[in-house]
Amino acid sequence: MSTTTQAPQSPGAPKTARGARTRAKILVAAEETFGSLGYHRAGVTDITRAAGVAQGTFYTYFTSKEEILRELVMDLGHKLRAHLAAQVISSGDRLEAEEQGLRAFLQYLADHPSLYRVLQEAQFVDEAIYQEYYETFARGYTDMLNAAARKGEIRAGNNQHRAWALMGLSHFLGLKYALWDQRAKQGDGAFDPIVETISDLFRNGLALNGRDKG
Amino acid sequence: MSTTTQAPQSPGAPKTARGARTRAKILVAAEETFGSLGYHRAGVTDITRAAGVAQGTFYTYFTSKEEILRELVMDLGHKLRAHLAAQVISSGDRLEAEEQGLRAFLQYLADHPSLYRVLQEAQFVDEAIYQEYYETFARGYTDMLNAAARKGEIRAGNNQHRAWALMGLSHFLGLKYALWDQRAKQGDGAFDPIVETISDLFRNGLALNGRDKG
DNA sequence: ATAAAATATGACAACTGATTCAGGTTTTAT
DNA sequence: ATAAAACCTGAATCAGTTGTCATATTTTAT
Repeated sequence: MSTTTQAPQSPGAPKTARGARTRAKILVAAEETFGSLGYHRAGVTDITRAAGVAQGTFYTYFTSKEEILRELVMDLGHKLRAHLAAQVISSGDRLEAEEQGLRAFLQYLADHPSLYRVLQEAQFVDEAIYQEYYETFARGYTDMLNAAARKGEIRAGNNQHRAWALMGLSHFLGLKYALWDQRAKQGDGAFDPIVETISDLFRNGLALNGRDKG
Repeated sequence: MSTTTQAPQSPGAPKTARGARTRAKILVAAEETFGSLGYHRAGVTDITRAAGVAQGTFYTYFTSKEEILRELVMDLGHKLRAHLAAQVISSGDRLEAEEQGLRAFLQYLADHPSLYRVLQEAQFVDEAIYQEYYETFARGYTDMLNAAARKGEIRAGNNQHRAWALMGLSHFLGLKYALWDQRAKQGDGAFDPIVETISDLFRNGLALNGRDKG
């Protein structure tokens, strides 16, 4: 849960070690508080209480409740991206990368449930940042699929459509199996059956063509 | 935009034609208001103003702002389900049904953008009803896939996982292409390229196997 | 050591928005 | 036609929030 943000241009960036520490504490507290109570139910009071500072301190580093949400969204986005990238480098081809990526995403969500809530709720507080989050993600995803298509690892096709479809697929599987169905969270291979199902979809489709069956 | 709800057990069900009319007006106004402003930004005042009644009238038929959201979610769910079912009956097999279903979903979302917003926002107001909405949907979906598997129309596999994956896929494609990218909304075949991409995924997978390429 | 700068405090002003209520109006039933 | 029931009204209440500010404390620089 370390918070890795550098360049806050807000009211005043902290100019002291203490200030930086306090700002970070507030950011972490906000993530936890938004995560458990939700953006609207969470008051600035709740955040500062969780951070162990006075209400007024909040406004030394953030101009508003909305601003801290924006910063959190970007922060969490970076962390997730970094995590996925790290988990996927070992993949041989795109199909393997998709499998490892899905597994890594599900695991990350199970470990950081706040990510989901903060991000999804941001949608209704500041739609632009939500759109940007996913458009950015989709752009990178599309590029990777295009590269894979060029290499002959996947079929030709509209990779932008595919990118959105794949993001949605991961999103809902995460919602259901990483967040709602509690069990999982434990064993390392908890999400394997899901990954296998999707892997089969990617490798063989859904149709029962002339080929072998699952 | 007709509102087809029958059994309100709320404070008092309307006992007069006038009452029923007023209640319906409020429900429609709430859908529009939540849809355009969002649940939190929309005040009861906004709803009653849109409905052309006094604030107090709201509480003659609904106990709270939250309750009307719940009713809207169920209402919209029923309507969407009915629409999809109607658009899919003509399908020969499951694969065709998936294609027509996706197309119908995208079209419905483009025509009724409030559905999306109300439903998604409900998640943070009353998570239970959101879960129930999707769990119900997933149950029906899974059953259909199981039936299709028995008939040999699709490969064997975990159809619950598939159901969630497919819901997510539709959801995100809808978000991106039916709601964010405005153009579309016009022509009847506006979503055909998307459906084709997904159809190819279902029929051939993503991998470039020995088979022909897209 | 000490003045200046940075941080922290927490009470409070200013406001928002949901819900209530006492009383007026319309509809229904006789 | 008229009393009772249903419905409607909107000002007032009430709970809760965000963001401000004058003051106190801590840190930094000399």
